[in-house]
Order: sequence, then C-alpha cells, then structure tokens
Amino acid sequence: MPARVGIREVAAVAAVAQGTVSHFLNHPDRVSEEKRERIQRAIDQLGFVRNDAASQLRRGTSDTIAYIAPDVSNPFFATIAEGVEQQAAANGLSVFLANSNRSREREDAYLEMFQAHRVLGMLVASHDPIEDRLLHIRRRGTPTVLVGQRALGSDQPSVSVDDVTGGYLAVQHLIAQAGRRIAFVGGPLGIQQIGDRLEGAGRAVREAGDATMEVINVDNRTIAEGRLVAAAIASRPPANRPDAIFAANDLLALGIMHGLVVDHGIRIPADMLLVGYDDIEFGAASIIPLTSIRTPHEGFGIAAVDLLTAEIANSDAGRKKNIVLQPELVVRASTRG
Amino acid sequence: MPARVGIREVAAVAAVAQGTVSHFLNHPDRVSEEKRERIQRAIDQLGFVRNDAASQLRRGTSDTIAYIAPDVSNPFFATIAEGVEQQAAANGLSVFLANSNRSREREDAYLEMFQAHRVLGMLVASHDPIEDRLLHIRRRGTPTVLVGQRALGSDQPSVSVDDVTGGYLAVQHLIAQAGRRIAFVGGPLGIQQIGDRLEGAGRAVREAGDATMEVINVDNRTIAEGRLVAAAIASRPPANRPDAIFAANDLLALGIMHGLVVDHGIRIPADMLLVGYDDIEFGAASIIPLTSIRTPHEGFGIAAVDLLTAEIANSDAGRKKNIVLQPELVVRASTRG
DNA sequence: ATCAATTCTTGAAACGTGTCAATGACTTTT
DNA sequence: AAAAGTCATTGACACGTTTCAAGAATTGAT
Repeated sequence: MPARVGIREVAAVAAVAQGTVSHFLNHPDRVSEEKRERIQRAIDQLGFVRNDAASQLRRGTSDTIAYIAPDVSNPFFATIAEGVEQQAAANGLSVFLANSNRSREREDAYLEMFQAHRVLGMLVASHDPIEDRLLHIRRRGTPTVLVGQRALGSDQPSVSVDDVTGGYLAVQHLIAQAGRRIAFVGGPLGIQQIGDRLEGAGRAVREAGDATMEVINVDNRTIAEGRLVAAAIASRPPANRPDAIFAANDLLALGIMHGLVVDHGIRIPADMLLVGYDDIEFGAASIIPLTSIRTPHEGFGIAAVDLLTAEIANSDAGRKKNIVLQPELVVRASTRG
Repeated sequence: MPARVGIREVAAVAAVAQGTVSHFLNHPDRVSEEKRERIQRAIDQLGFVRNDAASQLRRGTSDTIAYIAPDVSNPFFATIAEGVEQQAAANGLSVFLANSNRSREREDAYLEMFQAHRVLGMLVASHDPIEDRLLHIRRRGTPTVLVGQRALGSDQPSVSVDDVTGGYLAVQHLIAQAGRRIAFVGGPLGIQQIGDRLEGAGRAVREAGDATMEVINVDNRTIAEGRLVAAAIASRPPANRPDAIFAANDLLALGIMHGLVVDHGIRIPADMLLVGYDDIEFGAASIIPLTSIRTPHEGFGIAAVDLLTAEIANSDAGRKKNIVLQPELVVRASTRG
C-alpha cells in the first residue's frame, strides 16, 4: 500500500517546486526540457496519478458530459450512445453513461449526482415527462439536452424524431398493404413519443376511411412483453384478430413476431402484417425481416452533442434549439406479401 | 446566472454555522429538528447542490465504481451492464459506464480517467490482453475485476466463462447433428476468449475422428462482418463449403445467417448448421431461431460486483478470486433438422 | 558590458467540503 | 443543589490541485 502521492511528493523527488509540476501537467511548454524529464521520471517512479477531485475543485469545472439513458440494452439507445461517445471524443470531452433502468428513482439519483459532479452538461433520454426537472437543473447552471422527446418549452434544447409522421407512415403502409383492422401496440400512452406515434397512426386510419384501429396498451416495450401480446391476440377467435399490427418499437415487434409465428403458427405477412419502430439492427435479421420506421441513429447522438456543446459555449444567438429528425419507412418481409 | 452557492451561503441564510450544514448533509441525526428545517429551507431557496469535487477531496474517496465495456451496442455487454447496475445499487454504489468502442486508446483514456477520479474500483471487459495494465492500477491502490476473460495471474480477480467447454459443446452438437466439415468463424485468435472457443471446438473435432475444421478469421465480431463471411462462403462451389458453422458470437452468427438465407438462398439448417455464442435475446427471434451457447448474463454482472466489493473491503482471506461460469448449449432451429 | 525583453521557476493563496476538538445548553444522577 | 453526562453546535483546519504575481535566469540587442 503506497503512501498517498501527490504533486508535492513528485516535486520533492524531482527537486522542483510544486507549481512547476502543475505546469508540467497543464502547460508543458512552459517547462524546460531538463525539468520535464526529471518530473516525468519522478511521476513514473512514484506512480503518481492526478487527483481529479482536487483539480476540478480548483478549476471549478470538468471536461465531462453525461448521457442518461433509460435502457442500455435497447439497441436504439446503445446506438445513440455510440454516436454521443464519438462526437464527444471529437470535441475533447468524456462521457459518463448512466443507465436509469427505466426507474424514475435511479434517473433522479443520476441527475442529482451529475449536477454534484459539475459536469459540463447532460443529455437526457427518458420515458417520463422530465422537462420541469431539466428546467430546474438548467436554472442552476447545467445545460441539458432532451434526447428523443421534443421539448415543449422553447428554451429547452432537444433532439427528437417526428413521431407523428413516423406513426402515420407506418399505418399508411399497413393500409396500403391491405391491412384494415389495425392494432396499435404500445404504451404507456402518457409517454409523448408513444402518444405521438398513436396520433399519426390514427390520422392514417381516418384518411383511409375504411380501416379501424384498436389500441393494445402495454407497460413495457420489451421483447418479453411482445410475447405476451402475441399470446393474447392468438387466444382470440381468428375473426376477432387484427390483420395488421403497428408496434411502438422494434423490441415489442420482435416479441410479437416470435410469439405469433413460433408459438402460435400465425403467418407473417400472410395472416398478419407487422411494422415496428426504430429500425434496430436486429430487425433486419429477425425470423421475418421486420418492416420498421427508421430514424437516423448516429446522427441522433451527434446532433445531441452538438446542441449541448453550443449550449455550453452559450452561443445562444438565434440558434435553433429543437432539432426534429424525419423518420422514413423501411419495407421488409413482414409487410410484403 | 446565480452566484456560486456553497455550504457557507446556506449556513448564512439558515443562520447556523457552516459545520452544522455539513452535519445536516452527512449525519442528519446530529442536527436538531428546528435547524434541520431552517437548513432545508435555505437549500431549497438557494438551489444548493453539494460540490462533489470538494466532498471527495476532503473524504479522499467516492461511492462510485466504473464498468468499462468494449461495445455497449453488443447486447451481451449491455445485459451485463444491467446486472452490474443493479447489484451496485443494492450495495449503495453508483456506476460509471464507459464505452471504449473497441479502441485501445479510448480504453486507456478511461482507465486513466477513472483512476484520477478515485473510483472505488473498476470492472473491465476488454478484447485485448490487459492484465498487465490492470496490475499497475491495482498496485496504485484501485481494485479491478477482469470481466469476460479469465485472469492468468492468481491475484487478479476475474469473472469469466469456461470458453473451452463452450466451444466444445457447440461443435460437439454440430457433429451430433451430422455436421462434418465444420467452419469456425471468429477472430482475432489472439483474443483469449476466441482462442479458447477455438480450442474447445478443435477438441470436439478430434474426438469425433471423422470431422474436419477450417478457421475463417475475422477482425470484428459484428453483424456486418458476418454478412461478409456469408458472401465469401456462398461464392465457393457448394462442394467446397462447410456444412456446419460455429460463429464466435451471436452477432457474427446472425450476420452469417442473414447473409446466407436472405442474400444467397442457402437453407439453414437443411444446407448448413449454425451455432452462435452468448445467447443474446435477439438470437431466439432471428430468421431461424439460433442455437447458441448460453452464459448466465445477469449472474455475470452480479458476480463481478460482488468480487469487486470484496476486493474493496479487502477481505482477502482465502477467497476465491477467479470465478468461472459454466456455459450451456441451447438448441434451436438453426441446428435442428 | 549593460539593459531590456523573454523565458522559467517559485511559493502562497484559494477552491468547497468534512472532521475534530472544544464549547455551550440541557438532562439525569447522586 | 452539585456533579456528571449527553446532545447540539461551532469554527478552524486540511484535502491536492491550479493560478497568479513576483522573482530568477537566460537571451538578444546595443
């Protein structure tokens, strides 16, 4: 167990002043070649590692941003995380990734924690309405960007997808493929993204005139929950079943697909059309390749970081704070007779 | 822009001493009801958030551990991350998740960064040999647990899977299903996990006597790379193709499956048997449900955190430091004629 | 050789918190 | 009623770094 070694110990070994060691760490150009070598040797010898807490305390700031995601095991968020990571690295920032596990408590804990950490800014993806909490945080001086949800307040920067259009595209396509009894599977409907997708879906149904839509509400948008929905649908008399399903995300869609096809022998797309949302990589490789609504994944993370860095730099002037990305339909076998 | 507000400002507003506010934050039971209320009011009014840097500096430690993963978008690591998160939360710890994006540079940067942060300990999953670097870090006082790779040094705690057995199970099964010309798809072979799987596979081949195995080396174990392999295999004359494939992970397997089946009309399992590794959730929902080698995902993260906390507590006495989990074969349609 | 300008080096002060020994206010015991 | 405890509160100090003003050393120009 080595004794604590700080800048002072290094200075002593290298026979220079403590201030010089600090310069070596932060402005190496201001230190002469000779002392640089001595200091480097001392650092190696002692195994010195700068104490970030002290450094931050003195500087009053860090070079770190945070990204809070509700569910890292959803490839949608994982892909965004990679974009965030890359763009942040390009800007010389480090990223703390936090997984709130869809728990509001853990989300709050992380929000609090990152504030205490004095991160430069936070990217927050959430399933809950969270804008008021973010407002408090911004008021206290930490910039935030809402990810995946369009901000209502015009001061809150956000990167989101036009989910109304996404829902519209999905159901319009189902109807074009001869679906008439549409089922929307998703929830909780209180979540903005989900509500928007439903709204777009509803619009497509109304436009068609001769189609109907039922809503199957679920609490979690996971593969497991999709399987349950499949079982529920399969247990109905065939005449009562929908003939086309729009699932609020790809995980749900994959679960439904697997349940219907494997467990209950319902054929896709022959007996049932199916569209998902997000276009995660696994959708293309599923039992029946999944038609989905594609949103620009990498661009998502990049745009979010750009927005945040602008916010940090405080270049407020007339900047557009709410980026809304347009989704597109990707047709695959699950809706192609 | 609110003036910086610290414990001192809170104390002034609440008309108590600064030390009392500190007690309020850390030992509320030592503060009288009356002052507790006053202080809480002052905190709310001023929007005070404790400065973690100062707190850590004074305490000399944090309540945070780090988990460095090579690739969050691989569900295998994402699932482990969830287990880590949960078990850490149960122990009152927070987790900083970092994504090294398979880049050794970023990995080193994060290792350095978390040391500087004085985290309590680090969980590290890597594709590279990393034990010597972890040794340095441990020497400097930060406990580490190697995740996914068995440690060679007996002092380095690790949680891993018996990959030799895993590879053996996979190929033994392929041979039992009448595969004779086996192809192992994976790489770089220098990676311990991959090398072990290959070794187990080779053992199964030798035992069978009448089977052969070729090795198709790849650099990345991703869906995209799997597609390339599929194209390469499909371009051979049929007599030259393997009749059974063991892919070093599920992502590769899914890419291969998709490439063979969708792009080149090769049937699985009729023309080609296919086994993956890791048993990620999407494997069961793929075009042809994927036979795979299952490793206990949640248990992985939990075991890693337990090992780390033991290490942190320094309860060294005769504890087993290298946990090796046993994999099992999960048979699905991709190998079931 | 001298002076000015430049480059290096120095040590003290400050960042915001937790801790600790000391003090004061009460309560209980004798 | 005095002594001995208990509990709340206080304010100074230390944690390890960065910064800053000032001093020392070096360089270049005259």
